[in-house]
Order: sequence, then structure tokens, then C-alpha cells
Amino acid sequence: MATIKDVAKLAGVSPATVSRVLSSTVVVSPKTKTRIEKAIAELDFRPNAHARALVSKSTHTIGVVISQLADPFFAQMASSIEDVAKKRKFQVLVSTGSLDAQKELTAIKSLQAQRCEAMVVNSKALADDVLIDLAQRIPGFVLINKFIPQISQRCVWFDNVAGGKVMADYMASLGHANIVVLSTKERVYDATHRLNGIRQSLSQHNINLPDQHIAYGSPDYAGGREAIEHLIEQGITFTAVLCYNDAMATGVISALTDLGRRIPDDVSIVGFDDVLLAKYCMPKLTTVKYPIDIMARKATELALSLIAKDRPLNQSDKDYQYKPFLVKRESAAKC
Amino acid sequence: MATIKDVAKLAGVSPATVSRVLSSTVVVSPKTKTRIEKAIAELDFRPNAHARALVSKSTHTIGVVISQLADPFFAQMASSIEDVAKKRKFQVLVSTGSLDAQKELTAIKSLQAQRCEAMVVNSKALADDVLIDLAQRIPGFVLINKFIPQISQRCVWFDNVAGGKVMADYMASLGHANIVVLSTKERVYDATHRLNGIRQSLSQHNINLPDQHIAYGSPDYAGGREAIEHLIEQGITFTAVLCYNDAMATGVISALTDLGRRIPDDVSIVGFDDVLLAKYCMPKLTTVKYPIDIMARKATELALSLIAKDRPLNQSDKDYQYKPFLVKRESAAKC
DNA sequence: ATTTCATCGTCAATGCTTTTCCCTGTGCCT
DNA sequence: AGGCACAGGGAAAAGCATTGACGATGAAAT
Repeated sequence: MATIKDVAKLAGVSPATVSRVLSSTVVVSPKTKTRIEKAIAELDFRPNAHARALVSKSTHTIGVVISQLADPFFAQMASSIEDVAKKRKFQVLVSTGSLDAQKELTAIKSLQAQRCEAMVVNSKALADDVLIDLAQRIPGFVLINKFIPQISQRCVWFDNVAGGKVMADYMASLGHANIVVLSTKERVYDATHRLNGIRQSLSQHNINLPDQHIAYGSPDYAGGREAIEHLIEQGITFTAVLCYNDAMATGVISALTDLGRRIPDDVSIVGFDDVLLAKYCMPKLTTVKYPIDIMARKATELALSLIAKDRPLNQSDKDYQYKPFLVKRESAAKC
Repeated sequence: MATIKDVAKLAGVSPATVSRVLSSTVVVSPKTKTRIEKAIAELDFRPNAHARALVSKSTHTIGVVISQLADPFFAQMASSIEDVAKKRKFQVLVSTGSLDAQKELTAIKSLQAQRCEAMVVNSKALADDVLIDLAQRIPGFVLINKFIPQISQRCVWFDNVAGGKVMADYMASLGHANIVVLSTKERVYDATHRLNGIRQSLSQHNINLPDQHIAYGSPDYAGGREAIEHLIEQGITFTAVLCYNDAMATGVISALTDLGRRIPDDVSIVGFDDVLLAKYCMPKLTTVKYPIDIMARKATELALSLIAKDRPLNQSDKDYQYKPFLVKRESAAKC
């Protein structure tokens, strides 16, 4: 690929002048300018981003860490981030952490090596003190899925406990008393939070939730099937199922339909996240909204404003907490 | 962020020695090695990828161009690419083109500026001659969704015409004669190819497909709903619906169910792509498999082997064409 | 005591662009 | 005509890591 020197030679000027045309900070005579532009086009020249980064000490790059690209929830998140970044002329660098602390750290380190200026991180596995340390080291570091008091200004987060409550409150309001919960066996804190919220709500409503009524599966369709089948095998009866996420809920719908149970007539089901899936499946899923698109946008803007000298942090925003709300569709009904 | 000089100073050695430790090409005594490693850890030093890229003339980066990250189909694609790339220690740089020729070109140019060595491109809008030009300019350039004779060795592609045939053949074999087709109004060539395949098949089976039986919508749930509703408003009757993709098919399922029609008893529906959605929805979608994960893997390996001097291209592979096949589930039945 | 490695420092060059400083030439004013 | 201002553009340094050649140092071996 051609360099700026090649362009300069072809246009009969010095590299400095070519650079001036590229950045258009200084006035260059129209004649030479068009001559240079013609040379650029002819050689198909693109300024080397690495050389630029080196000298300007800025890369205009935002790094994103998510668990997996293929998951619709994270895909949506990455997409929203890219959208905001693009408007600010930032490149997006995506790295996946796959629920593993070591891999998450590797992903972050790799983004650091690329000298990302901003970073939006969804960390499922890293310990809080590691994250605090990273936040203090990296100016544009923002967490998108958890709240850590010491770095509260860098946390855009979702109230999972309230989410659990919303699910359980709704089921209670519909008159359900035989409730089972499908959580995930992945050791992620949000599952615990949601479960805590469910427990709080149910005890307020004087509804019993024995441990045998909680099953654990992988956070996807298959995991939902297996978990609900496991409960049925155990001889447990229920009229309502609270799921860790929408994908598991679709697994439950499928398994129960196969067994001839009607939804929501025989069994009510509530999902979590409100990914596209929830609208598409049959019956349409009643679920808890996790406004990941808005949150991702906010997190990106926060990260970018953290590194912008001219645009200072809006100090009135002490907190970037987002609350869940129920999206009523067709999978839950009165008992 | 600390530089290699800072590390050298702290460890009491020269920058060259630090570099030797980092690349581990030359023997360094264990004592100094640990001293340097300690300094690296203490300063949290990460070699500047840009400086490295500049001197080594290699970035170990693969660029990906897709229409939208949020689409499950593309998310799956990006995920598979990342998987293969990671194993080869390649960074992935994702850029979106949003079905727009200008934006696709901008995305590619931006990846070029980053000096991506390999590139996997899903181009929906760029003209063939532009793509040919790019392929000749960029050594590791691979197209993943279309076949262009002049650069056949760089094309990993899917036979959309055959895909259209598969759908129509199946419906014909089930005895359907009143068939409608839902295509996309986006001007993408694959929609045309699928439609051509459908037409070929139906004329072979002596089934008529008048133009009024073809509706066009956006390639998603809402588009599917609108398109089928439009046909019904026109007073067109049918027993089978052939959809451009799975998302549209779910829209059709939803719309028809709302109207009290049973699937597949009253109407048979076939989707396209076999994204996760197809398994999750109710009834489960009969659809045409587009093996995007395998294709993405292949495309990535192809791109990487194109730029690897040691691993020459397997010349026996003249062609990287992938064929569709039918995945029979529950949304289609005998007429 | 001398040779011989192993180990590491020094120096320079390389890669590409940006930016500061400085020089040239032209046109204008008095 | 002389002087000045200013536009336009060149030269060179800086930014960071790698690599090769070559030299220096020290310790171990003969």
C-alpha cells in the first residue's frame, strides 16, 4: 500500500503538505491541493492508522468486551455501541470473554495493547477489585452490567433484584402459588440477584419457594428444556415458571407444549430480557424488559465523555441505574 | 501507559533486552528475565500494538464487514469468524455496511486504514467490478456471500437459486398449488436468486405463480406481517407461504394465527436461513438451512491462508460453494 | 592464564505520519 | 524601489517497538 511519501513524490510536494491536505488544518493552495488529491486517488492511498496513532497519541477507538457475539442480547448491545461510536467517528473493537475470568482479562489486555481510548465492558467473571483496578488505570473504562460502589461513576447497570421482584410480583398478582424458578448454572451474579428478588417478593406474598422448586440449566433453549423436564421428573407440580432469560423460556414453552400442557391456560411463563425472540415465539412471551439498547448507548456516551477533555462529565448523574418493567404478552394468565 | 523504555529502566536493562524477553527469540538469563517480567507487571506494560504493526509490517488483524451486528444471522457469522481468528491469534475488527454501497465502501476503507491483513466481507450493495478491484488490491480479501467468476478463488458462497428450488420443490411435493411468496423490498441480489429458484421449480411442477402472489416487505418480523396482510387484503387465497427469511416467517405465523388460521393445518410456511429463531418459535419452523457458521469458518481460513506464505492455498478447491438443504420441522404439511 | 561461551548493551535503522519551526517568494504599501 | 507581511511549503523531530550487527563483560572451562 502506498505511503504518504509516494503520494508526495507523485504530486511533487513534500509529505508535510500531503498531511496538511489530509487534516485540512492549514491552508494549502487550491492547485496543489487538487494535485495531491488526484495523487491520493490514483495510488489508492489510506493514511496508516498505526502511524497516526503513534504520533497523535490517540486512536479514536472504543473497545467492547462481551461474552459471546452470537447471543442476541450481546449482539444488540454491540450494535448499539457501534451506532453511537460511529456517530462520533470512533472505531469499534470487539473482544469476547466467554464467561471466563482469564479470557475476560486477556480480552481487556488485548484492547489495551491496541490503545483503545474508551472501553465498554460487560464482565461476568472478573472480581470486583480487578475491575476497580482497571477502571482506575484506564480513563475511558465503563462497566455496563454491574454496580461497584467504589467506581459508581463508571457503572451503567441494571437492577436485577428489582427484575426478580417484578416477575414474582406479577405471578403473585395473577394468583399463582405453585411457582418454580429456572436459574442458570453459570456462576454469574445476575442470576443470584434475580433469584434474591424473587425470594423477597414471594416471601412478602407468603408464597413458599422450596429449594427443590429451583432448577439450574444452561442459559439457552436447551437449558430451559432440560431444567423444566428435570422438575417434572421430580414429580413437582406448578402453575407458573419464572425463567432466567427468554431463551430458556422458549425451551420451557416447547417442552410443556410437547407434554400437552397449554400456555398460558395450564401454565404461565415469564421470561427475562425481552430480546427479539420474545415477540416472535408463540405464544408471545410475557417478560421483563432489560433496556440493553438504551443502556449500551448511555455507556458508550459515558465512556466517550470520560476521555473528552472538552465535554466534561455531567456530575449531576451520580448513578446510571436502569429499572426493569414488565412487558405483558401472552404467556402468563390468571391461575 | 508505560513504554518499553520505562520497563527497561525499572529493570535496569536495555530496551532491547526487554524486547528479547517479549518475543523470546533469543536466550535471556532466568534472573534478568524474571526481573523484567516483574517490571512489566508492576508498570502494567503492554507493547504498543501500533508501534509493533509499524515495524513488523503485520497487524495480525482480520476485518469483517457485515450489514448489521444486531441481526442474528450476521451475529452468528461474526461469532464464527472470531472463533477461528482467535485460534490463530488474530484480532477481529468488525465494521457495518448497512445495505448501502457507500457505507460498505467506507467500512472497507476504514479496515484498510487499520491495515487489516485479511478481510471477510459480506457485501450486499457494492457492484461486482468494485469488489473485483478490491480483491485484486487486498491480498487477504474474501467474499462470503456471493460468487464472482473473475475472483472465484476468493468467494465463499451459497447457492440461493438452489435454495429457492428446495423450498418450492418441497411445497410441490406436499401437494400445494396455491403458493404465495414473500420477498424483500431491499434491493439485494440474493432475494432475486431465491425468487428465480422458486420460479424455476414451480414452472417445472406446472404451478402458476402470478406476480400478485409475490409481496415485498422488510426482511424482518414486521415486514413478514405486513406483506402477508397485504396479500390477504388483496383477496388472494393460498395454502403455502414461501418466505425470504425466518424472521419474516415468524411474522407470518403470528399474523395468520391472529386471524385464526392454523399452521400447518390451514397454511404451510417455509422460512430461510435456519437461525436460532426457527427452532424456538411455535410451531417450529420448517426452513432452508444456510450453513453460515461453516461458511464463515471456511471464509476465515481461506482469508488467513491467502496471506500466509507458508500455508499455500489448496488449489484443489476451485470453488467454495455451499448448498442448501431442507430442515423439516412443524410449519409445513400436506395440503 | 587464556580461551570460550553466554549474556546483554549500544547503536542504528525501520516503519509512517503529524507537527513545529523555519525558509522562500510573491504581492502590496508607502 | 525598498521593506514588510503573509501565504505556502520544506526539513526534521517525535512517537514506540523490533531487529541486526557488533562489541563488551563476566564467568566457566581448559
